[in-house]
Formats: sequence, structure tokens, C-alpha cells
Amino acid sequence: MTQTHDALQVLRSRGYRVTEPRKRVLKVLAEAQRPVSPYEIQEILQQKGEYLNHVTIYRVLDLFCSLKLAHKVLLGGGFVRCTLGAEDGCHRFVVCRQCGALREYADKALCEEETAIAQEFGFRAEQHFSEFSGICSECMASARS
Amino acid sequence: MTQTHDALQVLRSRGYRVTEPRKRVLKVLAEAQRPVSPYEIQEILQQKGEYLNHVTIYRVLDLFCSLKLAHKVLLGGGFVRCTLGAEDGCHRFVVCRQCGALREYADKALCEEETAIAQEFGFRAEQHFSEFSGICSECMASARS
DNA sequence: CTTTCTGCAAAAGGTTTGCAGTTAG
DNA sequence: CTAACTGCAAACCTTTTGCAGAAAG
Repeated sequence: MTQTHDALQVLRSRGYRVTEPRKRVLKVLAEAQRPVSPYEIQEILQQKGEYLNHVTIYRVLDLFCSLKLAHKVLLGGGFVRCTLGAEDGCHRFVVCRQCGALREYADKALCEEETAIAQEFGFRAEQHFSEFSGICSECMASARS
Repeated sequence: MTQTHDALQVLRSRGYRVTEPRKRVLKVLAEAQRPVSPYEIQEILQQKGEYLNHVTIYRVLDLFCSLKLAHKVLLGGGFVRCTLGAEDGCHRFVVCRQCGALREYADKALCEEETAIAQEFGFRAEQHFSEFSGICSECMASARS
């Protein structure tokens, strides 16, 4: 995972230390295919026999979010690795309401439209952040509803 | 507020009772210019000398959300009156990161674009829900940052 | 070695549940 | 009157804080 390696570089270059807990949380986020909550991260680690105090996990996630290495997904309330380095200030997610599967994307056109709408309301747009829920192909196949 | 009156009609027509607590919570939501949390609602009511148990507020909000009379805003975690009757399944918000001021809007073009993006990922879009943060005109004026 | 980070204990919020009593219709 | 609703108590889960000891660089 070069991506994980890059993240560690970000830590180092900003003067933060590369520690075992930080590497573990990063790995869980990288391997999770969906947003995971602090306590879920703890459980996942416990299954590998790697214990981390939940307070530590909270603090690591806080740090990661401030460095844009992770992102707090609001629908459901978990955390995900940020997969986007480009398109700054634009984090868009599709979340499957059934299984929680998540895809991140960025879209310039959407940002421009939203910025225009914001201006009509007297707002200056900064962070474009959107989540929308639907159902993924796998869940669509399994549940005929 | 005819809107409040309409909401009471929705309750009645769906077989729910129109009670004092429900009217009070509805009024607070209607008067609030920003998302309010359950405990904030309790405080606002207390200032008017109207006490409600927090559990009741939670249950009223749950009901309102299920009837689409209210909406849970994820940024910040409060609740707002749903101002949209039309454009079903489309709830978009601009939130001021400074003062929490909020505007709700719907936009068909955005929905269509998002639906198309979802399809590329194999998702069928259902609820279009977006929030984006910025800064409102008042906060822009007061803080020159 | 020194500063940063982690773990522990504990507290502080937020949210949910069960049940008895109240109230709307 | 009766089903629906509220209040209370208590449990539960999540998040935060302070401090002493451990570890990175």
C-alpha cells in the first residue's frame, strides 16, 4: 500500500511521530471498504489481537482528519480514508443504505453549480461535501425490493 | 404560520395525535433559523417556561423525521423543519461554518448529475442529500479573514 | 534526553428502553 | 373509555479530559 506509506510521510513531514497506534488505525481505514466508527476500529484490531485504547483511536482519528488523511462521513457517522488528494475542498460520497458500501468521488461541475446556488443565498462556498444514499449493485441483486 | 398548521394536519391524517409536546417542538423548529439539537430544543422551551422531558423530544423528532416534517442535518447534528414538500428525496443544505445559519434548497439538475454518477459506480440513487459548508454574508462582513 | 504520544480512570454528554400514569379523540 | 402518548428512572453508548508512564526521534 503505497498510499499508506504516503500518509506516514505526511505525518513525518508535519512533525508528527510515526507510532504503532497510528500505523494500525491507518491500516484499518485503508483496508475497510466502508466507513468505520472508532469502536469498530477497536473491534477490528482486537480480532487481530492488537489492542488499542479507544481514547487513542479518537485522538488518532482527530489528527488524521486535521491532516486530511481521513474524513468523517456523516451518514452513519464513521470515518474513511481520504482517497482524494486533488480537487481540494470537494468530498462526495455515495453510501449504500443496506450494506454501508461507500464510494468517494469529486466533480467539478457539481462544485460550480453549488457555488452558484450558494451565492444566491449570500454564502461563499468553501467545503463541498455531499453524501447521497442509494443502494449498491450487490444489495440490489440480493434483495428484490 | 400556515406551515405549522399544515404539519398538524399531516399528523392527524396519518392517525397520530396532536399533542402539546408535538406542537411545542414544531413551533421551536419553525422559529429556529438554524438546526437545533434535542437538548437545545429543551433549553429553548425552558426559557419560555415550557418544560419537556428530553426523551419526549427525541421521540417527537423521530416521528417528525419519519413523516418528513423534520430532517436531521448531519453537519453539527441538529434538526430542522423540512421546508420542502416538492422535489421528494432531495434535501440540500448550505451551512455557515461560523454561525450555523442554514438554507435548504432543492435542485433537479444536481439530482440528475448525481444519479448518473451513482450509476457509474453501480449504485441506484435514492435519497439525494447534500450539505456544504461555507460562510454567510453576515459572518463574511464581521470577520475579515 | 526531551517532547510527544498512549493508556488508564473517570466524568460528561447524548441516546435508548421499559414501565406506570396521563391524555387525546 | 381506550389506545396513544408522556414522564421518569435507569441503562447504555459515545466522546472528552487530566494525569502518569512509555516511546519516538
